[in-house]
Order: sequence, then C-alpha cells, then structure tokens
Amino acid sequence: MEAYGAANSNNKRRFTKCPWGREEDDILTAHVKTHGVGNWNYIADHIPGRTGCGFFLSFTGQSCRLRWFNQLDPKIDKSPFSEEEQQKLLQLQREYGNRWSTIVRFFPGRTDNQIKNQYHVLAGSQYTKASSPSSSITEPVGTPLNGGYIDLSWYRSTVSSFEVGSQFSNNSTGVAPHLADRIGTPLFSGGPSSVNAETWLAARSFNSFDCMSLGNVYGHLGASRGDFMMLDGNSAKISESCPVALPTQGADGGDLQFIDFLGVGTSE
DNA sequence: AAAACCTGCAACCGCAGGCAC
DNA sequence: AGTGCCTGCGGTTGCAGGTTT
Repeated sequence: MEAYGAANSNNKRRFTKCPWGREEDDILTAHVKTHGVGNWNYIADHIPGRTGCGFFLSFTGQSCRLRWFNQLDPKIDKSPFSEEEQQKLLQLQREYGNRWSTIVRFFPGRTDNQIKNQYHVLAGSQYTKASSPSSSITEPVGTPLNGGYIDLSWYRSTVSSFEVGSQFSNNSTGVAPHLADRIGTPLFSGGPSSVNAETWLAARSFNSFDCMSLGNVYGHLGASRGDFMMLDGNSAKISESCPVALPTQGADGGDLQFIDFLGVGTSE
C-alpha cells in the first residue's frame, strides 16, 4: 500500500508514521457525530488529505477507523492500567491467548490496542519480578551476559525476535552448515507475547549444535543484534561468533534440522 | 551536556470474514 | 458461485520522550 509511502528496496523501512493533528481529529469527530460510526471510506473521502509528513497523504477508511476507536472515542479510558487490571490481563491472556478482541470485553473503556500494548509491556517485565511464576529465573537485570550462560526461561521473556545468522552470511566463521540455507529466515518475532514462541520453547529440547543469531535483544542482556545464541540443554550462551562443533551435513541437506518456530514448515 | 539506550504507545500492514450485488 | 468492498483483527514498526551512561 504505497499510499503510506517510504518502502525502500530492502524493506527496512516500510512506512513513515504520520500523526493525526488536532484539526484532523476535530473533522473526524464531527463526521462521526453526523454520520455515525461506520462508513469509514465515506468519511475518509471527506477529510482533506494531510500534509506535514513531507508528502501529501490521503486518509484511508482504515486509518479513520483506527483513529476513532483507539483514540477519539470519548468512551475510551486513557488512565494508566492499575495493578488489578494488569493481573487480570495476564490471567486472561493465559486463558485466551492473543485474542485481544475477546480479552478487551473484560475491560470496559479500554481498546484492543491498549490491551495489546499493555500486555507487551507486562510480558517484557514480568519475568524480572520476584513474583514471577517461574522459580528458575536467576539472572539479575543488568548483569553483562555476553559470553555467559543465561537461563532459557529468562531468555524467553526477553528476546523479541531472532533469525538465522544473517550477520555472518559472508563470513566463514558464521552459521552452522545445517542452518546455512536458512540465513535471514526469521525464527520468531512478535516479542515475548508470542504464544507460538513461548509454546515452542517450552516444548522443544535443544541440541548443543543449535546456533543462531539474535535479531533483537534488550540491551540489559549484554547482547546485541547479530550476536549468536548457542542453545545447550536448558541454557543458552550469548556470543559474538558461533564456534560450536558442527554436525556433519547430510548429502542433500534435506535431513538437517530446521528450527521452525512458527510451525510453518521449511518453505522459503 | 551530549549521546546512547530503553520504553511505551500510536499507527501502519496484511489478511480474513461478512455482506451485497 | 464469483467478485469486490467494507470492517475487524492481530502482528509489527516507527518514533517521541524519558532514562542512563
């Protein structure tokens, strides 16, 4: 959808955000009061295109709908989440998974976007708390971990995404051969809230030769984008390279292990 | 004081389902 | 039955502002 512009050849930058202005909000609110909720494309057609993003940009019905339901609707409760709400959210997420539209029904005045964002915040911090349901978490926040081992339960709550080591794709010291054809393949994204990743990690036992680069790790891990994570039983080691003993590659490569986080198979 | 880093959240994307024609 | 439009949903990303170094 190039209307949102700014996608470049390597897809690193997919769009440029263009915040709504006060005047635009007023126009949208007036239209909703006049025409009611719905008919978003009609409403979008009657709001002047927005400027100020470096280029002219037309509103879309989808954009108007999101703006209204997530920000402008007077019924929205914009106060910070209480401790009680946070606990309720965590409990409901365990029960319903990432079905935010279902969960939001338990929070009158909140939006699904609020719920989703709040859960991401909670999921990113809960494992660092003493009240965490996991008793195996021993790594204190702030400890430099580069080169040290970390507990995977802690890791699960901290890593937001990673992929096979593209950082070393042109480097002979890089990726294990059994993963070489998967360079750049996202193994998991979506943050700690990802049910798939959580389920996968909980269910899978790791082989000592599993070695992959981290895509995006919080700074207090002591690791950074492109660093490797070597999986070893129930622990993982962060390293700048991948010096583990590598398994013998099969003749056709077809029997080699593929770490399929999302359960989508091995197709490219 | 400045730079780097981190956090929270608004806004976008892509897809799927429902509905009218 | 097929098509296209509209709406809703969940995942993802960009960025402002706060915090740390």
